[in-house]
Amino acid sequence: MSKLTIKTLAKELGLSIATVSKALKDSHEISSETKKKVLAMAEQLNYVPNPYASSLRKQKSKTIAVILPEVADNFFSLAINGIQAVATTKNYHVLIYLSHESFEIEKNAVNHCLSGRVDGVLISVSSATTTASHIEKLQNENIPFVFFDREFENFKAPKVITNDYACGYEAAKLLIKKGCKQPVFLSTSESLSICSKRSAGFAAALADAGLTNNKHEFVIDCTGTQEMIFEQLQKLLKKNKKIDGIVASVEKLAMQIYLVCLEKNINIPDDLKVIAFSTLETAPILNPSLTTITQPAFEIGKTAAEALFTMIEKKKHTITAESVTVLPSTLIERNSTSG
Amino acid sequence: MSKLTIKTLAKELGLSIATVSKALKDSHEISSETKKKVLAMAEQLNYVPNPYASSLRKQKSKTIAVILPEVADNFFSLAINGIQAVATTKNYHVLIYLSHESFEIEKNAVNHCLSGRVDGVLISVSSATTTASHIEKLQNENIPFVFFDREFENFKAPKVITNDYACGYEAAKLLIKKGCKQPVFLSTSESLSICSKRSAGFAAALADAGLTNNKHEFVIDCTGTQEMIFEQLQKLLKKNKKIDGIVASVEKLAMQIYLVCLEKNINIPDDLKVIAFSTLETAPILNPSLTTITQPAFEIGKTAAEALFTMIEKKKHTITAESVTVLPSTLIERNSTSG
DNA sequence: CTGAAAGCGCTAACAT
DNA sequence: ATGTTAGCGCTTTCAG
Repeated sequence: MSKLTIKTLAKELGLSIATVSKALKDSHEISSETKKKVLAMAEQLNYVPNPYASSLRKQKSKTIAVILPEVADNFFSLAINGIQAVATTKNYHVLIYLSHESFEIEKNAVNHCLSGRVDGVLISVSSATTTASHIEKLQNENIPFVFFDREFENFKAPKVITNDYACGYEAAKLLIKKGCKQPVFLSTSESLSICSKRSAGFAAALADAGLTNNKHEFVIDCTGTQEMIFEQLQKLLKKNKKIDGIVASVEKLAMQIYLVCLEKNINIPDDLKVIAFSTLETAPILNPSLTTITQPAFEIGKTAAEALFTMIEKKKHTITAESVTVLPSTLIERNSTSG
Repeated sequence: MSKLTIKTLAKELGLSIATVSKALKDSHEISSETKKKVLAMAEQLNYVPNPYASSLRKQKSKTIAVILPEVADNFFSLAINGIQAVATTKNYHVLIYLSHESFEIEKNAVNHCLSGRVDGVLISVSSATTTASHIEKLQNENIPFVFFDREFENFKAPKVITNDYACGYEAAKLLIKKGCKQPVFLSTSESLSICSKRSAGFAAALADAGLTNNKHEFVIDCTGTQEMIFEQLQKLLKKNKKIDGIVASVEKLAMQIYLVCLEKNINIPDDLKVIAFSTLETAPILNPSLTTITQPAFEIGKTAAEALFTMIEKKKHTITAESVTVLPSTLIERNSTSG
């Protein structure tokens, strides 16, 4: 155990603990001579201050929390990279909570953040989250927080998101341009802001092209484990053979579409054109290469973290219209939509 | 700010803070009646104890640190899932430090763990790490830690790893069986335990097959950014057209091999057979599907975390031979090695 | 069964 | 320029 406290350090130096404390933080009221001595001794004994004592005293933790559904997902892991990059700059620590798309777990994580454990929170909500009551608690406790990617519409709070509606629209437009007559949008959860906005854009493009009158369902919810998604897709494509285009609202759906097509001998792009919202690095080397709408994941994380730190530093958490930052995604055409 | 402390809670209830504190932790020396009252009031006021005060007092943090090179990597993100799964069970928090393959950053992260900030550390070292002096400090301070995946050979410490040597051997054997005459092993850093063990196995298989006498270099170091790796590979395959098989020691190398082949019109598997150490989900849908040696990433994380918690709980960190757990990887043949 | 009080290690007034 | 001291909020003897 780190028995080495500021007290022993002080005794060793023949100084008071106050002097040592001040010297360690380079206070102006300490002579540069003693500062040197203190620093040298601290170095020599490998003194590391107890962060909890300091946090307790200063009522701040130098720690932020990131609450997100999943880390084994390209988008989120890149976002974490962005967050870490700025946290490191600020000498902050990053606590990670994974909700695994469970509302209960997410609520729990948020609750942990209510105790002063963290100075701020970055959150991307789970697909099971339909109420913001837990997040309101953060607000009530005056704990700074920023949504990134998956947010609550109509919830006044700082957020960093992408242009989901426009991208949904563009995706549909591309499929239509490529000749699709019955494109469908694969959602994971319509309660998820990103999904509903993407599908709304998708639907609008279909309407604009006059493709909504044939009464086929063009927004389909697809949830569960990878296996469950696989089966749902299998059924869908079996039942409705007229589907000739798919937009996958999230990365993991794209995977399953490819697997189903592989098994069912459905040719992409001849029989079915595919576009995925995804930051998959392997998109260009898939069979066939996958057309993606690529979100600026790292940038989203970075920007959200920066916003959070201005809130933490300014200590005033005023929420203005400008608190919503939209970083656009880019549509990259590849072979899954060619022809 | 969470002004609600145990003190206000006690006042509200007309009890002493000691009683309240004990009631909250369900101490046997409190009547069940008062316990109920306390719990109810705590619930009602939404009381959340200050973790730093508690940590300071109890000298334990209910937090573990995970130090690893990267989170945007399938292996590591799955390992984190495994770690989180057990941390959640134990009601522990997880602090994540990313070294980004930098020794300096890693050292820094380890240093942060020396202050009592965490009760234990899980570490997978960076490729730039060649000395264990920072890790020895953990040992000196008696802070429990466990290596996972990337460890130090000859360093006595608990570790959870995979059967790297055997897999390197199997990979080479498969390539040879498939007719390769000049297979090469692509390393990222021979100072990395996983790489050196995998390449050693690889070399052994070549020797056993009598393929080492043709003097070609069969272990090649390939480091840097994705772009740099791409260029190195391009040069390699241009210079040495006899190379007919490659084992990628890590996931991101496989990506670049595919991209180079795509550009250079090199046919996999006809011109070049490829095997990758990888947990890539997209391996089956790549063009061509990729033969992988898949590590039990989730299990490795989980097992390492479990080992760490037994150390934390037992408070004796005895290092025995059994402290090294080997979880075998599995070779999955796909089209990148067919023919 | 309940309460008083000491103190975890540090910081920040407030002396000196 | 250095030192004294009072807590931060909690746990934990030890008394009652």
